[in-house]
Amino acid sequence: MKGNEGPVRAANGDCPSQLVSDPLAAMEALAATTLYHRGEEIYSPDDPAEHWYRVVSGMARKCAVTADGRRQIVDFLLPGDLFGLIVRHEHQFAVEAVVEGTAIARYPRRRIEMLAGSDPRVGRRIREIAFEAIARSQARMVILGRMTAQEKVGAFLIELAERSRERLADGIVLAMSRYDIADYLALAAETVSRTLSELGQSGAIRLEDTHRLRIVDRDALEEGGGEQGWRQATFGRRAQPWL
Amino acid sequence: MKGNEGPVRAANGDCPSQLVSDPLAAMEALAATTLYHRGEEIYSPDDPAEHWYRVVSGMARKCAVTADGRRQIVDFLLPGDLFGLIVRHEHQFAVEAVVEGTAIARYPRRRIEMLAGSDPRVGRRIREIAFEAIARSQARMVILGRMTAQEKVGAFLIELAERSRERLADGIVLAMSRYDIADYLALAAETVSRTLSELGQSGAIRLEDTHRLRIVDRDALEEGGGEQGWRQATFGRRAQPWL
DNA sequence: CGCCCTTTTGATTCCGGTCAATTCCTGTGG
DNA sequence: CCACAGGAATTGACCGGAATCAAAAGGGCG
Repeated sequence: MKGNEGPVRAANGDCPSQLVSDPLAAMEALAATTLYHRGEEIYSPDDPAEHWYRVVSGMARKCAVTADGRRQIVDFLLPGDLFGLIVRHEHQFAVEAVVEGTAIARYPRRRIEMLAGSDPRVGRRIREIAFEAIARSQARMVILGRMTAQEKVGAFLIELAERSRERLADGIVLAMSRYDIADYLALAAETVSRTLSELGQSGAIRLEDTHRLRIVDRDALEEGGGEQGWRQATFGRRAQPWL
Repeated sequence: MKGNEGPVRAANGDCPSQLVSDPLAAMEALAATTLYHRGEEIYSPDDPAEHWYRVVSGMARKCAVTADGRRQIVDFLLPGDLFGLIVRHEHQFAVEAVVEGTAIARYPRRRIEMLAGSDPRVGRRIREIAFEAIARSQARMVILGRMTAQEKVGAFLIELAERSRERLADGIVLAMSRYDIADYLALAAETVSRTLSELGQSGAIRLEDTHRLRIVDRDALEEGGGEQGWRQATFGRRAQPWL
């Protein structure tokens, strides 16, 4: 398992403009890949944080949980995504495999940092990846803070469609549970279920089965089934309108 | 105005462990500083994005606005914070001065990137800053997604106290309006006002005047006036418990 | 001094959460 | 291959926290 189905991507960022000769290829020599079971923890907040990670295949979730059980999924990690990029000694979140057999490559942080120090292209690429991750998470703040349930689910489906490699036409695979989607969007699982039903009813999407659907009317999704769109934070018909 | 009241910090990150001889000092030679009026735009999403920026003094807000008037402030930018770090050609957000006379240093992106390419320490420092920004915005997702109004306001006050340079004891200056706070926390301005009153009533804070307050019971703030605390995403009594 | 914007406080509404009850998968073992 | 068990998903009824609507009080700047 080499896991080079394309260049390394930002944690949930889309691909950079230049795809040729990824400078991070040199990182692969330092990688160790491990398989995880569904629900298995890849790292926890109190781990020493001596590695960076990359999803090779499958899917993972990065999340925080409160003592009273509230959970927030900060990110879904898809194949190609780098994660665990920190300078501190402790992670802030836990990362767990979402699907059975998720493959994760692990890179020793020190070695990568040395590599970045000696090869400016590696350093630059990592910076780009980090900048894209910042862009992505700030865009998610807008979704979490100011969107209705319908808009949240719509944005989620569009995001997933954009990011998924294994998408045929507009077919989307929802590998995660309704609970995961709920905690990603800061909703209740019941609300996610209801909203998906409503979007199906209104014809914005077609629900093939519980974990497969197809986007029929992308514009309706972006507008939350309702009206308006974004002025300042929006970019015409760009790939990821909230980015 | 040289603006070196300490090392450059991540956009809203706290200070790094090593404070001596900041590698970014070399950046200052390339800086141009401008003063902005209260409410004045520093950049807008459709600007060409050929610069990086740093707050020298005052305060700025990074925000998105919908066509129907909903606004989300993604970040308050304080003295020392770097912002506008992107690789794309367009910003995602608008940045505006919050206080009259806010001073912003502007660095040509190309030149800084060249500098980072030639001096690994600069590249590394920028990476650290970016990683801290990621940590900060992901921590904010938890606040936006899963906290009550009281918890949000409490977390905001603690964050501001931590980040503010000009804090005397536990005195905090709220330079921004209730509307700004509301849009930062994804609440209504009325809710912010109400919650501050309640926190004053309950003795968690003391309201000196409209834009000055003092934290009396920090623990009460962290717990939203109620009970529980965080398990996984929390770090004992660390400086910024949501980081 | 006075206008206007900001803030506070109160009354009411509503979206999404919570509680509850089926139904539907999926995987397991006979 | 089919029956069964247990979690996942859906759907409905009701509730509650924060938004919205409204109005009064406060404060800053001309």
